[in-house]
Amino acid sequence: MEMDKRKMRILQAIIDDYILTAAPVGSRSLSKRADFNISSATIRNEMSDLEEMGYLEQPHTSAGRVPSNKAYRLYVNSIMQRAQLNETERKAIRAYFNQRANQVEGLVRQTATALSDITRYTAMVLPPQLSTVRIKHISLVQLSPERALLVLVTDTGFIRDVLIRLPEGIDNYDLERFTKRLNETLHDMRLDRMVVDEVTSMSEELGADRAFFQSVLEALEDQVQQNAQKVELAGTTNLLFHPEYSDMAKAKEFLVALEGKDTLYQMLKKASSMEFSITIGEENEAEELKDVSIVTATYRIGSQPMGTFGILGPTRMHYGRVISILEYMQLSLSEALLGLIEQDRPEE
Amino acid sequence: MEMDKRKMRILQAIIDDYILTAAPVGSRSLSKRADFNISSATIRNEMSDLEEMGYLEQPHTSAGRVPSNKAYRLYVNSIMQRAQLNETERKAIRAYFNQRANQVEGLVRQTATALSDITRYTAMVLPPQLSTVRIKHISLVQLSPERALLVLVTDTGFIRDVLIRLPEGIDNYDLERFTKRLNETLHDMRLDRMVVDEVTSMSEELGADRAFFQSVLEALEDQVQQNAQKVELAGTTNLLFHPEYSDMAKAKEFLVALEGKDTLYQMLKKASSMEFSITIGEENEAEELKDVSIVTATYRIGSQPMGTFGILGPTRMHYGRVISILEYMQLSLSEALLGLIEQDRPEE
DNA sequence: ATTAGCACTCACCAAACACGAGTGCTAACG
DNA sequence: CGTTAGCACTCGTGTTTGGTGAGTGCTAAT
Repeated sequence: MEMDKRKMRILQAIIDDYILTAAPVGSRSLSKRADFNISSATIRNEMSDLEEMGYLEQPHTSAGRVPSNKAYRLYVNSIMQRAQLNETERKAIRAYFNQRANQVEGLVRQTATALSDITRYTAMVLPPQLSTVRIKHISLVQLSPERALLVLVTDTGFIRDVLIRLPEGIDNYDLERFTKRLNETLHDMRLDRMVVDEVTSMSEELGADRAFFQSVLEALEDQVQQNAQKVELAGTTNLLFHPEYSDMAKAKEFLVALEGKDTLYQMLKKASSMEFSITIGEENEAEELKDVSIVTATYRIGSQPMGTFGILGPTRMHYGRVISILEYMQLSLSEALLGLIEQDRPEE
Repeated sequence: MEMDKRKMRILQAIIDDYILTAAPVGSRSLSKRADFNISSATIRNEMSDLEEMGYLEQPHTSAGRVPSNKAYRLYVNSIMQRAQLNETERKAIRAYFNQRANQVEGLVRQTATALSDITRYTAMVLPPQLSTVRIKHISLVQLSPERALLVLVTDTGFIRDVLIRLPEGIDNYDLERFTKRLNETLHDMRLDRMVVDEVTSMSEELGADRAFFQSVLEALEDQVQQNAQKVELAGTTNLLFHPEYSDMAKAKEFLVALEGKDTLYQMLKKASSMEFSITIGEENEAEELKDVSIVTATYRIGSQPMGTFGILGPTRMHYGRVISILEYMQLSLSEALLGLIEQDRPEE
């Protein structure tokens, strides 16, 4: 059986309708539409064909038809048109980024809430991955006799700071010496490789400072650890307002699935190799995500991918709109990140 | 009608039972309990008295009785005994604070997740309030030709940092000059009072540096603004797993109520004058919170109150347990905060 | 004062029923 | 041959009905 023009149109109409109302759509309601002048019987025949081809499903004998995952796939691949954002929507998105965030964490949170507020789905953001990043510069700021703030600038221009404890009776000269030493040793080091190799290789020549260096490196490692595998979620309860979750059982199931952030992390990690990705229902590898859809986008600074964000919603998702929003958000986030690191672009 | 010993015992039994099962409790189930040897009829008489006194309610004629808010109030005021935490629970709480958080924000988040995980209710934390805090010391760390990190230490020992943009062609000498100037002018200033008075009073003598100072003060003000009125929430979906929220309508109502973080902020703010507070159902001022209970505790550093945290759950709440948990959490959080600011205690 | 006994109430559940949206099939039509 | 009208059939949904049981209040006996 081949897919002709009319079948396509009918399928699209069904999907559009279903996305809007979440109710199975029947032949009559379609034939009544102004832009269709075929009878319901004809539509029934076509629908029966479409069902045979695997694009439609019937929840039960005498209900309307519901699009299958295959239909959604076809839809996003060829039928769907992007819903252009109007000025109001663009403004709304911009507004989230206007309150200047001062660190990456803030920006990531802003992105997540913006996404979830605007799409009304659940948003997830994978923060810029520290692992492959290199150390460009380190400063120590003494705050009191016994503690200092270690400020670290990465080659990508990000800043992290860590509170550290100073050994007793340290003076300005010592501090400068430490700073110099740290910079010499750690410059251009990858953050994830740092500790293991380095503390050993420099241990012999450090003498009395050794304990201190050790604790600094540990603090740094802690930072990297803590950053790893984090996924920022927002709008976890948004989905509950969609009719597919109107019974508590499904809803709980979904909420429990979200607890396992690791699954989401893996998912986003995998998606980070693609500019955009759309994963529909069963296409998801994780068992607990087999009846939701996930749309992601990867954000960059210049050409370098930084992280991935996306939204999670029912398979009956407003794909066109979501993609447009992600697209615009990708732009906004990249700009905001760039604003954060300003002129200090990586040289490569 | 007076409240005798036996009435009290019966009331307590009803409350305990109801807290556990969420089902109206009947006279027979009570009389069957081993430690009661009075007949169900007697209990019925007593219950009828208790109802007249306003401690019990009947959802409908032939259901059991349910404790009223007045009963809960009596319960927390005089009957309730604190459920001592066992070693396992203490350990569990400690564990959340063990992963060293490096800044206050991290600690606040840890507290919130710890609270919600352990109580299985919704947790809220009011971060340490910056407003009344004074500036002790400011450092500028140059990160690149055009930007610097401003590091601020408060009299309470907290640290905040803000990224700022430097004017063109600045050298080390300028930076030192700026730092000195900022410290002279802003030392001992209250963070919330800072901008308005200060920028004007110093504007005359600044000359060319004026624009820069202005932007620094703006960045600082931004920080204070952003910190204000934030409430960290965790476990918003926990409540959905309690039977009172098994129908979607109630659940949604509750979730929407949480959106209005401002209400929660006001609530916590008000509670911050008390060591502990328990607010039951209608006692809540905010309309949308009239059928939940809120238990809060204020955490301190030394004698100075820093902020408030608490949990939000059904009126049928395990008050004894919750209070014990909050108590222990208060201790843990205060310790953790102290660890963060270490030896640098406020002098007063 | 306590308790046994009893009639009464009412939420809850399941079975029965009507309703209606939607289908598939057949036969007629252009 | 594609299209359409007509019709019998299916099946989820909403409503009604009756039975069940937990629980009550009242009365009379202990």
